[in-house]
Formats: sequence, structure tokens, C-alpha cells
Amino acid sequence: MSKSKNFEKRQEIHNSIAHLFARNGYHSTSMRDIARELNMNASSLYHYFKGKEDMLFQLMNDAMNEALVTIEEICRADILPEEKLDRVLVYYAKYFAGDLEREILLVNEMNSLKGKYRSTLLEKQRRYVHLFRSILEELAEQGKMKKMNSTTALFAFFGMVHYTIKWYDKDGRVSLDELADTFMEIFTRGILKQKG
Amino acid sequence: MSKSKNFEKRQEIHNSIAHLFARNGYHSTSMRDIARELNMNASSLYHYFKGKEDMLFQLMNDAMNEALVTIEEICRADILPEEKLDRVLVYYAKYFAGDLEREILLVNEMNSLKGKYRSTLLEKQRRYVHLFRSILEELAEQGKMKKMNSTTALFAFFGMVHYTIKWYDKDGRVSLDELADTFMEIFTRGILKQKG
DNA sequence: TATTGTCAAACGATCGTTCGTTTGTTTTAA
DNA sequence: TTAAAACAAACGAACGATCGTTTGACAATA
Repeated sequence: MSKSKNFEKRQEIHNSIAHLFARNGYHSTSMRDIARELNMNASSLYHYFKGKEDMLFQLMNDAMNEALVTIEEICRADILPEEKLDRVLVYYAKYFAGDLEREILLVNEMNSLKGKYRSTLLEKQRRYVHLFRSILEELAEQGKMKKMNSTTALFAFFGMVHYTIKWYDKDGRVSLDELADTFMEIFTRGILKQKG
Repeated sequence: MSKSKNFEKRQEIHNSIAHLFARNGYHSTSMRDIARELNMNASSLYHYFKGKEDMLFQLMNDAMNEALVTIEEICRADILPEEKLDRVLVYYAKYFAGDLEREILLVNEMNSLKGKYRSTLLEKQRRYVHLFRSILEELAEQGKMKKMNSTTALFAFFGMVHYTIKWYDKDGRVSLDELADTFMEIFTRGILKQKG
């Protein structure tokens, strides 16, 4: 099998697994379910993965990596914190809601991972939280934020975005742009002091 | 066994199951796990429940009923929609975050139910959504709401509140009152037009 | 020929559930 | 009041099904 064919095959396998895990949940999806979807034998899957938990880890790890790079870039930039907030909110909301089939695992299945798999992803999750928090702290230092608990505000935003897995359909009535705009409007007007 | 003893026993069983389902998830909790927690035999559980799915349904149904009554009352009241919004937001946030061990099932395990169990709870879920939506529509009619998609706004609020299962600890730094206040501040300033 | 991919078969473990039985307690009938 | 019937609550053993995984042999590819 050629290199590119091999790559495509692995891509296809990843997509099928993500689809099944997202739709039916990790625990309710058996190795035989996955094999059936891919028209192969369950034992063949062990050629590509160490085991079932390794599948879930790879999918979740991929889903976290891309956005982390971009958000770190925005936070490092030499711009006003309001501008950082704007960019991060819009980017993250669109990134997340734009590929719910991948991101849904991050919200639902973190507890399905054990040991090193789990601690590795929890560490990355902490980096996400730290980046968002640093923006809120910058805003607070400059007196631009209302007097409110920053952790609550932080998770209010994560809640808005992550809960899209329960209802949002990017091919439905609300476009990704409109979704991100609305979230940004609600959150920024919610936490920032009104301008003169 | 006396009536009150019987009631207490059933209460204890409900609590243990809710705890295990909330902590480890429905699919990862076996009938034998539950029996061990209660110091009884797995087969004895079938004296109290038709089956495992019936356990989950009873817990989730109980969790939905109480709040539904109160929210319906508030929505029926003859008061301004802003006042309804205030009351419903604060009540629901405190109700939900105040007993996360029960409410967590509503967010995580709806897909674990099938058939009539599932459709019964989805119907109640629709009633929740309808009640919240009716308040937003009243506000919009009276020109008090910003021009934004009401479904997005609605689920932004549900997201904030329901996501508390992932991070909130009512015995931690943020009190229930402060949590509800912050959510209300963010949401109302986020969706309502500013007053003159 | 060596490597990569695939398969059927089987492994032990665990799952939700059923069964027949036993033990107290409560209700009914004589 | 007492004997009989009914019921509630629990048990251990076993059921068939399915789980994730391992093995070893076979075919395709390079």
C-alpha cells in the first residue's frame, strides 16, 4: 500500500470511529461496531491502534491540538485585551461548533480515559483554561471588567460554546458566523464595563 | 417493614444509584456495582426496578419534575417579562447547580434511554425550552431585546447553567447566590437593550 | 523475500437478567 | 385468637449474550 493510500485509509478509519463515538458514545460503541462500519474484522483494528482506549485518545488529542496553537498565538500578540478577547471568542466558537463530531468527545468522554491518556489531555485542558483566564486577568487589571468572579465568567463562556454539541447544526438556521457573533455579544456585554 | 422504613430504604437506593451513575456514568456502572454499594445482591434490585434503564428513567424524571412546576408558575404570573427572566434565571441556576448529582444525568445520559423512556423525557425537555423561549419572545415583542437569534440566546443560557456539572462545586469558592447573580448579569446584559 | 494488512477462531471476563427458593412480615378468614 | 394465605425482600446460581483482546495462519504488496 502506497504512502498516500495508507494515509487516506487511516483518515477514513479515524473519521468512522469519531462518527460512532460521537453518535453513540464511547462505551456503547464496540470494536465490532467499528469494524462493521469499516467493512473489516475487529481484530484488524489492532493493526492501527493499541486498543480501544488508544482510539479515543488519538481522536481527542487531535481535536485539542489545532486550536491550542492558534489561541496561544492570539494571546501572545501585542494587542489590547479586548481585541484578544474578540479574536479568541470568535475563533474558538467557530472552531468548536464547526466540527462538533470531533469536539463532542472532549466534552463527553474525558472520564472514559484512564491513567496517562487522561492526565495528558487534562494537562492540555488546563492550558486552554489558563489562556482564556489570562485574557480576563489582563482586562481586570486595566479596570475594563465588571466586578465578578472570573472563574464563573470563564466557564460561562466555555458552557455556551461547549453546549453547542447538544443543539447546534451548522447546516441549520444559524450560521457559524452568526453563532459566534451572538456568543461574543452576550459574553462581552455581559462581562465588560460599558464604554463612556 | 414499616411504611417509613420502606420509604427510607427506597430513598437510600435512589441516592446510591444517582451517585454511581453521576460519578461513573450509566454504561460504566453495572448492576453488581450498585448492589455492592448497597450491600445487597444484584438480583434483589429487580424487586425495586423493572431493570437498569428503569433506574435511570426514575432518577431523571424526578430531577425534571420539581423545577418544571416552579418555572411554569413564574411564567404564568402577571409580571413584566424582565421580572420573569430574572426570577427564572436565578431559580433555575440555583436549582440546577444546587444538586448536580441528580441534574448531571439530564445532561449526560439522555441518549442512554430508549423508546418510551426517552420520548417521555424529551417531551418534558421541550416544555422547559418552550417556557424559556416564551419569555424571550415576550421581551422581543416589547422591543426590549437586542436583535439576535433567540434560539442561540436560549441555549447560551442553558449552556452556562448545564455546564456547571463540569466545574462547579457548591462547597467551593463561589456560592450558589453568587453563581446565579453572575449568570444573570452576563445573560441579561448580553441580550437586553440598555436602559435609557 | 520481507513487510503489511487482514481474517476466523477462540479466550476469559463481565454484562443484564431470570429462576427457584428462603425468610420474615402483614393481611385475611375461620 | 389463631391458622392460613399473601406478600415483601432478599439470596445464590445460572443463563445467553457480548465485551476487548490475543493468537496464528493466510494473502497482498513492495
